[in-house]
Amino acid sequence: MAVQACVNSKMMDEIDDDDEPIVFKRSKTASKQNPLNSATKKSSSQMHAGQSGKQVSEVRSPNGQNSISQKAKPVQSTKASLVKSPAASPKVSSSSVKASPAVSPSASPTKASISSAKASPVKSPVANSKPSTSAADQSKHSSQQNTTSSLKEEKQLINDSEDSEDDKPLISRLSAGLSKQSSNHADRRPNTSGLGSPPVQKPRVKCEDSDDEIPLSSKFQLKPNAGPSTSKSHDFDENKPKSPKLQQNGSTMKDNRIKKSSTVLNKRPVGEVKSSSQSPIKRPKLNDGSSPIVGKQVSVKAEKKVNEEDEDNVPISQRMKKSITPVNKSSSAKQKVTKVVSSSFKKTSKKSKKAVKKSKYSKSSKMLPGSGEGQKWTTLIHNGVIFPPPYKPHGVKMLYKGQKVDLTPEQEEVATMFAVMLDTDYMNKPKFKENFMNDWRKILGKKHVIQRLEDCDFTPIYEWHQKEKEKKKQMSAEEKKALREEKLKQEEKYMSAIVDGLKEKVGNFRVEPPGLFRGRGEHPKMGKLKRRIQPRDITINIGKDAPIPECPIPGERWKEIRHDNTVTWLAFWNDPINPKEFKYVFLAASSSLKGQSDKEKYEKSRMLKDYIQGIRAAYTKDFASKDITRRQIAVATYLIDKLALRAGNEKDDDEADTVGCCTLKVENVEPMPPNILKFDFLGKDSIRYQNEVEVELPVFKAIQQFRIGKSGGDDLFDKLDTSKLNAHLKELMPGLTAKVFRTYNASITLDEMLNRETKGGDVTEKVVVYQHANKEVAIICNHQRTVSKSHSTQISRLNEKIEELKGILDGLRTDLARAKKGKPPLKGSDGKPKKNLNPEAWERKIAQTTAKIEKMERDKETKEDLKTVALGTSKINYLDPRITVAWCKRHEVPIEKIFNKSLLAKFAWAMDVSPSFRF
DNA sequence: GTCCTGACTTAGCATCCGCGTT
DNA sequence: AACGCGGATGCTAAGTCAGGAC
Repeated sequence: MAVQACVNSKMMDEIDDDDEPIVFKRSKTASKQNPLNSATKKSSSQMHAGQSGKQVSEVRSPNGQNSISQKAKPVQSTKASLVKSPAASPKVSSSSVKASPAVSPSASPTKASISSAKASPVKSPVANSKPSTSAADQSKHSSQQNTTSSLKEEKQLINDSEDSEDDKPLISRLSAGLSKQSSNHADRRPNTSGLGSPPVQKPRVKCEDSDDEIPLSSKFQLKPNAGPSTSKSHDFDENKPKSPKLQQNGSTMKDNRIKKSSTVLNKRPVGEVKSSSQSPIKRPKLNDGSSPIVGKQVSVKAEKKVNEEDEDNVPISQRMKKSITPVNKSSSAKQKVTKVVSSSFKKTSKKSKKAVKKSKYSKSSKMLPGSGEGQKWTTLIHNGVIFPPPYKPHGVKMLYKGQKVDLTPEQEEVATMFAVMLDTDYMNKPKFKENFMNDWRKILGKKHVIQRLEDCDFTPIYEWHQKEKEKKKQMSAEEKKALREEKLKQEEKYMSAIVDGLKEKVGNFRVEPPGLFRGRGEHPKMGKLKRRIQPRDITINIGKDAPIPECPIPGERWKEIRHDNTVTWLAFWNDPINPKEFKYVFLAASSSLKGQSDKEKYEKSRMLKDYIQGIRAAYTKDFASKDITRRQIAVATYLIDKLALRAGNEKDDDEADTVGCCTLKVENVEPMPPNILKFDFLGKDSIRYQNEVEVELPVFKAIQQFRIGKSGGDDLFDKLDTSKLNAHLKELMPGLTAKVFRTYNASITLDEMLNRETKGGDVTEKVVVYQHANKEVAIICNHQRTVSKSHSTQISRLNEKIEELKGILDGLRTDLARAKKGKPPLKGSDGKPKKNLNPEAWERKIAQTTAKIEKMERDKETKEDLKTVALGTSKINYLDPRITVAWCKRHEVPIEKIFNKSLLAKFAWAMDVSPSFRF
């Protein structure tokens, strides 16, 4: 093994010699120099902004602030990294070699024998968390629970509308509803998406529930060139005329934020959000057998409906506002029933599916050498992973009941993990402390003098740690550099892998060090001890002929060696906090493997553009379906499309109580007549989503009806889960899943805003336009960040400066007036006489100072505006980089103004896009 | 159809680092 | 040199979704 390792690292070293940025390696065209700098000049037809009828009522911020604005908030780099996943053990590869017999099923800190002593934020049990099944059923119980009376009313409403209208032609119903809506709320655009959405008024070709045999995907496909293999056509699509549809948007976020909720929001509020009751009980599986969800669907005729030009590509959120136009708007039918080979998308096996994924959407994504069915690589060489250094005891004694305590190194290590977190918010979380104490107690032993956390004083360790940090900070530049180099030397060989002969960066080659679990929100496992990972926990995946990495810890061996070329991970171990989940080591975001799938992701969402009209028409029709499952699917899809909600998988009880679309609870969506829905829930990462949205009347009524007979903690969509939803979506477009809508809406919003709002000016002004669009997307996706601790100081500092400048300005004006009268200037505040200037000179000074003040005001506004908005996440994950690259080329903006080094590397595949590219 | 597993993407926060200002 | 700040990078938690077993 040692020999092998030698060989191995030697190989790596040789390759290391090339100094070239690894990044652009497989990119045919990308050159080291930024191709964009010499941007192709091309006049861009700038579109004019109408109004961006969009409204995102944004939410959050730890301190309740809620703000937005533009200013570049930069971007984070992405690292492919370890990730967890459920499951016990990744599929066994036939060729796996047991390198070591040891398979210690992670001795994870077991079930906390938590005594209930401490107050812990346990989910409040919902009295009645069983979702009742049918509306009919529910009416029986209508007297229970808080929501009852309002629900009764709602039911009434529903009965009126739904039952009575069910038989009417959809169009008549909808248009009626809508016109009402429009007259009442013509200019009301509460949030993200503004108003009532258009699908409604799309002309319907036919509404029979008939053509079931036709794959839905083909029914919706409109454009002749759309389809699974459309990447090409998309690419050539670049020049197609852009429809004028966008022009009605243009209002700024600010203007639009009409309905911004007045509540001040907190990120991860403790217990103040209605997500809570989010029932402790796992949601029973649906299925009342009432209706097949996927089988028979959409009764929309295969022909695509018209109106192609108008709104299809407008994010629904934007379209909302224009809404309410006559149903018969153009009918320049561009119908075409291109039958999509949806079968080709059906997975026959995992492997073949992977293969499909590889090749299906992207024209230029070359197959990896040797890649066949599901194959991700042919040869794979790497050096495994690097472990954190063993614990070095510091010997600083903590106090228990005022007395110093002796701890073994192991006990001290865990005590130190806690001590260094003394200044974090976790100290205010009883659950954190409880979980910590339970795990620490196991290490202390039953008889240990330390029994109660309350009697512990960790400050000596905390202070020691602070001093260490300080020392590190105080080191000279040389010392720091030396240290860095030393580290680099140790890590170098782990930093890259050779995939099919090409050197690629590894994303996370460092094994996670032990620590206390920092779950987000009210995670039930926060504070638990994340034990140290050993080589015997780690499974390595590597090419058959590659040398097996040497185990860096003497006397230890890897758990297992695999040679599975259908996956991209290089190593994994079981997550000690949740042993059935894994932590993976992947290649970095800049690798071609990642780049390829990134590109495929965007190609897929571009494909949605060609289907979106049909999809919207279909779900609009189903808002009033008699089949409740279908109705729920329709409404859920609408919300996902309009609000960019996440799908919302089921969660276990040992995870934070957060929701997505399918898992929304009754209490998370409050209908406010006539047609406003008020959302309030904790989403991914326990980020609060709060929004008031005006929706189409049928949606509003459907939501009211879904709530009937349920209590707050019950599932709003009780007939639905993500697999049903996605199965349905796949019928509409090959490969379509809920998350594609997020990417689609994000990217199309960027594309449209950039093209609408770029109006010449210098580079700085154009960058501002970009940031504005970026911000809009971040708001749509609800990407938030906590307000920095120093935010308020920064603002007040700016205010002071502004005031000071204003004082100066006043003085200058006086001087000007005096100069005009031929008098000398007054003495300065320091008592010294000022230079005697002519009026023009004073005027120039005034202009300069005014400009300075204005700039500072702008900076302040921007800072305030973006304090809770995270721009980076969308840039990294949702915005097709080709939009940005093409825009930069068109407008001669150096790409570096928009993408940092990491993003340039990550998006190497997008750099050679034509300037005329449109999403 | 449901549950579970496995693999991968998406996410916010922490920390590092470099630069301009004092 | 110290300081403050913001951007870049690192870290790892928390999602999504496909596919297989039952």
